[in-house]
Amino acid sequence: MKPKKRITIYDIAEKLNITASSVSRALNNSNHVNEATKNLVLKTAAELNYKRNLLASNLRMGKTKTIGVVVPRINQNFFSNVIAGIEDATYQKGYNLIICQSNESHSKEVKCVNTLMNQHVDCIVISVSVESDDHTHLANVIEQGIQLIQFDRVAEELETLKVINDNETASMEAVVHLIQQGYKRIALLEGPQNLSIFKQRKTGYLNALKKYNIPINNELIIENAWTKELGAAATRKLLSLPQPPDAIFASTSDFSALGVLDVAHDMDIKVPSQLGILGYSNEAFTEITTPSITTIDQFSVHMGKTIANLYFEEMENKEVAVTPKVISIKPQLIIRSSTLKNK
Amino acid sequence: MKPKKRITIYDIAEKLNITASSVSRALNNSNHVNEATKNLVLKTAAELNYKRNLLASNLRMGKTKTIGVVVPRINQNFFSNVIAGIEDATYQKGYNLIICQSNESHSKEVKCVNTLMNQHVDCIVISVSVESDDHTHLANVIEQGIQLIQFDRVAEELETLKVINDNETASMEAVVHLIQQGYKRIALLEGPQNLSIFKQRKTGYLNALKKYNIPINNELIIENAWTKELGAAATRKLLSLPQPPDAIFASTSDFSALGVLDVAHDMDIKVPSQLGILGYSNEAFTEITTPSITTIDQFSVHMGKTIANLYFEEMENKEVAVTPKVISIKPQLIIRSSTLKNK
DNA sequence: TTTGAAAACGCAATCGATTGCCATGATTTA
DNA sequence: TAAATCATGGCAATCGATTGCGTTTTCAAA
Repeated sequence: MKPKKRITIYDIAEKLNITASSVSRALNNSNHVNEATKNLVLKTAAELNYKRNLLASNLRMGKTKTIGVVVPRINQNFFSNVIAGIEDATYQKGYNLIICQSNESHSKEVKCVNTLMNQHVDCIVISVSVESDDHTHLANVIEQGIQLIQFDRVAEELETLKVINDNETASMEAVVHLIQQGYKRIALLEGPQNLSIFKQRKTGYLNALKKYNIPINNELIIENAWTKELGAAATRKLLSLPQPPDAIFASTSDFSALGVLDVAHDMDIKVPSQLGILGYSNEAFTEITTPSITTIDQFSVHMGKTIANLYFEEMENKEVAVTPKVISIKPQLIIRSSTLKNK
Repeated sequence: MKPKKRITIYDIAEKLNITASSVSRALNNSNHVNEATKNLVLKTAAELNYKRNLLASNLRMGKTKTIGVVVPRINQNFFSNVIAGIEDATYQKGYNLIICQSNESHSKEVKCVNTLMNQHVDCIVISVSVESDDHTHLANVIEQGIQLIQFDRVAEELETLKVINDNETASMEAVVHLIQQGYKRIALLEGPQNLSIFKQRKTGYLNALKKYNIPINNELIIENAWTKELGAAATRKLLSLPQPPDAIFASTSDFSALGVLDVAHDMDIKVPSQLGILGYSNEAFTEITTPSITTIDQFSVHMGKTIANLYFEEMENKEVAVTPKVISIKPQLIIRSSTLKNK
């Protein structure tokens, strides 16, 4: 559209017969302008419907009050909640959010990060994609002097601020819960092990078994079962074993757990009496299934707020690189029907 | 952090002993530079890890290749899907997205819109909040020469591009489906009538009844039942009537329908034989409940893509205001167990 | 060898806002 | 009354990239 001449500080200056300098000072509430002129400027600015050109301002100031967020998928419950949390906290400070999704693709992730750097965002918040093994693009961010916060899925070797869940403990507690409910052969559906979150969840599982002296059975550990379909397939495989499991911990996601439940229904296997099911993420639907699914809540909105606050406390207007720091949020086991064997 | 001197075209120019003009032209692939120097510039730019400063470029060019999106809630399925669709389509064209949530508050919506205008986004895409009755802020957008696209919840009196669902037809088809299943007393849970989408859904309901000569009974129409809790409360009220309904169309959302289902479970009312339930939106969970819930799919991701394409076809680089236009996407009735009375 | 046109590139202004430095006039202090 | 201090506000440079216009260089045609 015609970019219709917008009102600038020069227009205001001209109208009041002063210079743009004074207008700028007045608008920025500097104390180097007369109170009277300040009011006059504010009044005319309002009258003319003046809007500060942030492009010009940001160029001059070297900061944009903008935070870039890169997530694998915007429309995945966990991520959209984190984003909502970030938005909520940053909005109050007058910051804007630019949001990109990597679609779990490494190359798109790199492009997103580059775009955000071009945009001169003050900080990049990222949860890396599954494909990501190479993290030079993130190292690049730091090198360019842009703040970086990683969350949930993090590149561990990079020394940055990180906000994560205590996956290991949560996972361990979950498995302990299963053991205490009397389940003996507990299977694990695990996610891509190049992502630390999935590695940690596996460690938690192993630790729980160790603690209770339960032998580890590799037959019961299925790799890469992190969608509903893969979860279902894994379940079919598991249940056809000579000695099938009596509980399945879908450590990857609730979607995977849902796949498990579907197969159990199909095969007429009773949940939780014959098979216990435990998911991860506390997706809304886990409360609604029959039976409802025991899962782990990650406090996603809170996580978003934590990320934002971390930026404001540690990074905003800081001249030096921040000291790396990891904030770990302890997830909570939400016990529902799908694991209550001895109720 | 220290804004660590970034490489500019001047640095490249200096290194090659040419002027910034030539560098700029080379980087923009202008044909007013020697092929040799062009290659030289590109090579050194890569070596020095040059990144164009979009702030400066945008300021000069007067456009930002950025689209602002305002939705009531980022983490609501429908909206996050629409956003994902928009992102997908705009990303390919090198555009960025700035996303805000109004939290259903009019004042925050106004602030969001103002921020986006300050940011000089090329286009604002909005779905208005429930509270919105006053639309001067949107009129303002147009007046400032910024493109505006409304979707889903639209201010009808404003002449803009609009992408909506054909709520009326969808709603009518849904009710017809109920009638054909043999339901006689069909109740309606309606949303705030200041939003046209809810008005249209009501009209669809009324039209269906009219078509089949079913008397309209105001007792069976409950206002403002658009959350799970309100849906549950409305259901309790409806089911305690002397002549309770035998079907409930939760035209506001699937959440509302879920509330209905909960109450039915509590009161030991059989779904679908004693009570039919029909929702709206095709939230993921509707497939999972017992029984699964009949609902209406809005093709949300597709809607997002449509919005983006509309921008590129009708608005990008256009000098004149676009002629208003409404694109209506026909939602689809997804028939599931909760309404299959005579199966 | 001269002329002309095209190719290549430099100069300087521009997009708006910000800010250090300086000038003016007013007010205060000696 | 003179000198010092302070409050205001103007001037001009700056942030990087872009581009119209003008100048220089190159090369071919006359």
